[in-house]
Amino acid sequence: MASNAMFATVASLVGDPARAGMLHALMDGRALTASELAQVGRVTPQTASGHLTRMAAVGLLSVEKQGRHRYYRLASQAVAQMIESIMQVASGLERKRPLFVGPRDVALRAARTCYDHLAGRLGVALADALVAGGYAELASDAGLVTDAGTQLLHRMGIDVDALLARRGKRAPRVLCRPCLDWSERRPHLAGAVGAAICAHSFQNGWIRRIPASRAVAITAKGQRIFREDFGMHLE
Amino acid sequence: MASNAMFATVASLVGDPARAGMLHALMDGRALTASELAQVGRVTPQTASGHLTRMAAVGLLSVEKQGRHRYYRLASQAVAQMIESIMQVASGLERKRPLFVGPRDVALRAARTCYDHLAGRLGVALADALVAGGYAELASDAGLVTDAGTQLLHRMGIDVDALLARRGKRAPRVLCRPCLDWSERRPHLAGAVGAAICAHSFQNGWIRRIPASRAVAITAKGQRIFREDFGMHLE
DNA sequence: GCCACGTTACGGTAATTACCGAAGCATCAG
DNA sequence: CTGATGCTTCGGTAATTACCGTAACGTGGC
Repeated sequence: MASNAMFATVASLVGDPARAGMLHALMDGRALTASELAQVGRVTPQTASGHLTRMAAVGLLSVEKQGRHRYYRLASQAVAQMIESIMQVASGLERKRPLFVGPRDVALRAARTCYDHLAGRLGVALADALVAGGYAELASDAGLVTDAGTQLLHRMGIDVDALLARRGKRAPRVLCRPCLDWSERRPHLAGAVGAAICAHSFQNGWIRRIPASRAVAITAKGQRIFREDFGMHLE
Repeated sequence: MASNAMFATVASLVGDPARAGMLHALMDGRALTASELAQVGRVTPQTASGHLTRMAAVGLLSVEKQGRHRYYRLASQAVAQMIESIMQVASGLERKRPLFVGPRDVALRAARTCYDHLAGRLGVALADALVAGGYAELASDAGLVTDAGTQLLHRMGIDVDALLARRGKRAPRVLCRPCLDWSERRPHLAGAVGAAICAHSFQNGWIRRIPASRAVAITAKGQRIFREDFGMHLE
């Protein structure tokens, strides 16, 4: 394996606390400026710039110049999935701390985005409701959307057939990916279907971002739709 | 997120070249002794001991004393999946090297284990054959085994219902996980079903391990079964 | 043109940490 | 018991690297 060197390089890049913080912040799928990332990484802009340059150089991040700002984002879904799997391991090993829950965490645990799909109690509740309603089946390995689920999504305005066609996939039954929620420790919906639902929820004003955070807020309209149409139980 | 510290800790542990090599070697799912791991990590036993102790302390590895040997193995499937996802990113970023293929690589690329399932050309061919025969469906997100596939596996001696019951899962249709092969860059079969097929293949002498390697060899019996029963094309 | 701002490049410093040699424990063979 | 093997602990050394201060560069606003 010639890839051993690159393997270690990638992991060691992720392994620095400042960079880890930046990557963590980018997990909501948005692009952030170098200054913003410096802040979340708790380092000065100079230091952050070096980190960002290195990560972009190896291809973990992609850059987009816009005026005098530079927007950095995760380079690919694969990177997001990698970070997610590391978080998975890390949170699994963290059984000891009193696990202090700060006020910022409260909003995050309630509802947030995970790269391109919904997570937190909202994400888990959505997955639970779809499973309970016979719209989806989820195992630890994989998941799928049933015919009833396809119809439900279609009624909501999400055309899964078009979705799959656009992705060039040929999946007779609509497959989706389960993703273990680090705060709820239960699976939520990821993959193409999860991303579509999340995007649709933003577009239709069911949810909106809470500024300067990965957390999202559920609008009144969203409350109603999630409850009545999806059959979700939101406390 | 209180887990940020542990996140960076885990990643930085994986990020050291010596430790990365060891983890890489453990990806076949077997347990190796400290000396063997020192060898693959290209460090002296003292150094390796330190690395192994640290990785075991945070829970990446589990240890098993046996006489005067100490067998280390990956602590969980989550760890294996994390390493896999990092390999995925690393190999994706490695588009530049002449990608030298050594003699050892040849065997690895032909057939190997990936923690608990089959990979390499063998793994990909198996996945292809199952898909082509209508026994399975695979997308990038997820996969599933069809009823025909369940019956096929049952004929081969793999009871997927019992398999799922043992794992405490309730998946009406048998779901499985696709796993992008780093050498073939196409998906092969992972998850519970993939692990079961792999274990069954060893037990029934269809394949056997090539000593001191993650590579596996296909026996004559295996050749026949893979070709005739699974409809695989092995060159 | 000028200044403000975001970002990057360059220097030196400080801290971390991987590494090995030597020595100490445990286990097994004789 | 004695010697050999596998592994770990302990020191000291060397290399890496994160960090920031200072300074320079580019862009946008005036």
